[in-house]
Amino acid sequence: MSTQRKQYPFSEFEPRWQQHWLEVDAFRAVNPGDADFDASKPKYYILDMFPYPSGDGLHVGHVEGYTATDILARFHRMQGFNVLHPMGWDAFGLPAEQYAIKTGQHPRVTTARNIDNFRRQLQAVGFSYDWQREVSTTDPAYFRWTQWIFLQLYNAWFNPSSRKAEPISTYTGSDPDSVRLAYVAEMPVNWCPQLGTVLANEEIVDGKSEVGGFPVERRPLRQWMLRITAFADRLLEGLDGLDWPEGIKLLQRNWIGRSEGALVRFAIQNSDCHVEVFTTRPDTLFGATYMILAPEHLLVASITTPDQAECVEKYKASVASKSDLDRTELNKEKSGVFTGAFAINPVNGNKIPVWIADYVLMGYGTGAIMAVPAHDERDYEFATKFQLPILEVVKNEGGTDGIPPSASSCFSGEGVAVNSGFLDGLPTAEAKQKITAWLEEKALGRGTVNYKLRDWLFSRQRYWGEPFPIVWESGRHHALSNTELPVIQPDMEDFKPTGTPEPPLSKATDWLRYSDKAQRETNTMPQWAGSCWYYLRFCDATNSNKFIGTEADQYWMAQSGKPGGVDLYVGGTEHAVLHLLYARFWHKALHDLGHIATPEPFQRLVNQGMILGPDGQKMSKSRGNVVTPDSVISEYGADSLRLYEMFMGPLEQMKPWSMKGVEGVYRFLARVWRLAMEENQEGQWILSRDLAEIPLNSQQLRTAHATIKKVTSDIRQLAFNTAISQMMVFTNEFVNAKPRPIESLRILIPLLSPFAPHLAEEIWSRLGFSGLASKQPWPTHDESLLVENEVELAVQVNGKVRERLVISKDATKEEIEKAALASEKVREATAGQSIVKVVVVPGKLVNIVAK
RNA sequence: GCCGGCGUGGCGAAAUGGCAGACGCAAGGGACUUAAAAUCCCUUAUUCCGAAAGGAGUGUGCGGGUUCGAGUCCCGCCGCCGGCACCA
Repeated sequence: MSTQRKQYPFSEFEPRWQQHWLEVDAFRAVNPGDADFDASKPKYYILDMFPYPSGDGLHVGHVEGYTATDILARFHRMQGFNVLHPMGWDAFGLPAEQYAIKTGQHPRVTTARNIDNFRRQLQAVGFSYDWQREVSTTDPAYFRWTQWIFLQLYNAWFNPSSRKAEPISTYTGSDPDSVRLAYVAEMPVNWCPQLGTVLANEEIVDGKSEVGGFPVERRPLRQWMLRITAFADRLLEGLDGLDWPEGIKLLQRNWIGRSEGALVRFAIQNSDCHVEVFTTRPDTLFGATYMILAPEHLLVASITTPDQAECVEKYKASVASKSDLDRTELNKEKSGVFTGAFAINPVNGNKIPVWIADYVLMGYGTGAIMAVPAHDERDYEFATKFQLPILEVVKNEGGTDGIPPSASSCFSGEGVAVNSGFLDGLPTAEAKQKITAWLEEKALGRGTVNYKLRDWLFSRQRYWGEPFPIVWESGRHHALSNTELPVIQPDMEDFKPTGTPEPPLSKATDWLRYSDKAQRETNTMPQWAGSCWYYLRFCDATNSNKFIGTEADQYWMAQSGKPGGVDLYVGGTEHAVLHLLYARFWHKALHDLGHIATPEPFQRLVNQGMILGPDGQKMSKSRGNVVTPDSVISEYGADSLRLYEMFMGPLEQMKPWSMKGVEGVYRFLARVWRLAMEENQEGQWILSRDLAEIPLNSQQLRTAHATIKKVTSDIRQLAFNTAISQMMVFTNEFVNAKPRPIESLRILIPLLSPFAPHLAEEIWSRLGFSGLASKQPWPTHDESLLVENEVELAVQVNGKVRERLVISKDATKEEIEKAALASEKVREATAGQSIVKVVVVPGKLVNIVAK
């Protein structure tokens, strides 16, 4: 193929137009206050998930989402919108640091190199980004504001009565450090003794280090945390106003994992201790026949009886040594030991044994449960194994689901309370209310809400990330002032781990020393930090006084009046939970504190599907099925790459790559080229001599206007594949027309321009039309040209097509019915039967029901 | 296990409850050419009847249902893909 003659000279004109667009700054987004700002234009903010600039370069998967947004950006510009379509780099991260450790090159150097490569590749696809707004999370001019936002969180708390983040100054309690949105806690980190380093969760596969496959331990370390849990309800409620795929909303809801229930206090027999449990089924309290604490629970040591001490210690040790892998994979079988202690069931005074078991997690609820084996699968399994009593307290009344009511197996659904004293006879929902009220009255418990969502562990023991704007003095943390930002990592030659859980920055002794008394924080922020707010920075990328100017925020984020500021956000599903949740959290906090106008960052979200290799497998180096954009561009051109990625199928769908498919769209583009151009004797491309200034005939007019209509509505629905099909239909219609109306190109080229912008510009300028094709107003269609005088209807008898009928478009239902019944074929098909009913759908078909 | 998503020709796919398979790929045939490439034209879901023109039937994972009419809506299965995974 590469030796073949090119069907149109894309390699000559594609780089030329890319250069031209850059030179004239063709896709600049205009901010309010700029000289050429036009307030009458509506704004449209369309955002890609910015890439991590890896050493491997751009992937065809990136190009898919980026092409979709590029088409929409170009389309909206042509429709008169002021379009913000920016690009940047999420450039902090592990690969750069690991590469630095291996080669001794500073991550700044390799990162800059990778960014240059990514930028070159993106420009070679012809994306219409406003490059003036390019940002990199690793740029001190950028991360100074990431650090500034961290300080906003540090200096704020969540006021439960206003349900908002507020300045810490409004907090009246005694210990502000206990309520800050950014706080310090002892939390377990992933420590790998063999590698002598702390690992990020992403570096752990199946409980072992990704590199080397060594076991990983959890080890407590002082960590920065962000209080995202305070926003759990707001993050949940905020989803309702967003135009996101329901599946993604559900994923976030499940991740937040809100559940309503009650806290119940159980006294421990012969002890001052009491244990609090969380349950979603307080109505089953009468059925609690034993209790379980997580092995790590603080009370375990104090309540364990001497004769049980040894086996409790043994069990705790065995649990502690279990890797994450063991915990998930080997825990199918229930295990646990008796502590020797008994608790008192507050509702009936029964003495119930207290066990420890690792199926109870310290991290959820209170780390302790009341076990109701008759109505909980796990408790049932445990009770059966250890022969603990099972008491039925909920009757499965209806039996509608086919499960027979039974006391010998577990029933976890809702029903009617039995064996439950004053709850007897109440349906589950009422029983819950009554028992909760009873507990509250007796001060034995209260209704409460629990979440699966944990606070965000925000520090990393890494070099290549944002340093915290924090210093430590006599064991206390202090925020640096805004004027001390940015805090830049020291230049180090040795990025290697310290061999202890201390971060690499602890080795930079000069940098570490802030003053005689104070030392800098040596942790850095996780990679998520920079991506939590980059969409705000794009609105006002060069502002050196604020992270985003008020006017820019008002215009780009708030003008549409919807909760979310970004009009469309496109990216892969891999960010469905974490990135999108973290960004929403920061956004809400910044909103509460009065820094930005909107309550949500992203109004509409679309996930592009993964592109698989030609073999239908996920693309990977080891499989050798990776297709690179560069190779496609050099053989078929950027327009073919763009067009193929959009023609493959629906954007959201997973689909395999096919080079033959690329050739198909390449042939289509060549046909478009030949609508305008032909080769002369010398083999040069000249304007086609078939072109003429003649009007379109009625058939051509109909096709042209149908194409305008379909392409326009398909782009709006992100149905790019069918928009392209329609342009193929158009081209097939005109390619053989001789003479060929020049007008056909005046219509087609603007429509094609968002998809294949280089070819569009080239043809447009060769035809001598003025301006850039990408700056033309979007064509509009005339509905009246679409209607045909005569329409063909299908005539069905009992749902089967028997005849076709050509009839005037204005024919009445009665006329159509009459004509259909008059048909010979219909008479044959209905012979010997009586006609029961005739359904006429004007413009479509007639269905005759006969018996 | 739980929660999502998806099952349509040889392949990628299309189809506001209204003629299933648009558009493209692949395949086959033809035109042009000394030849090849490129280009252009035709055929192409499947079974049966027919020499042919043409005709009849069957088809959207499987089984039911609603409807004049179902790829599309409802119920129950099967399969594939993705996410979560003892969350009390």
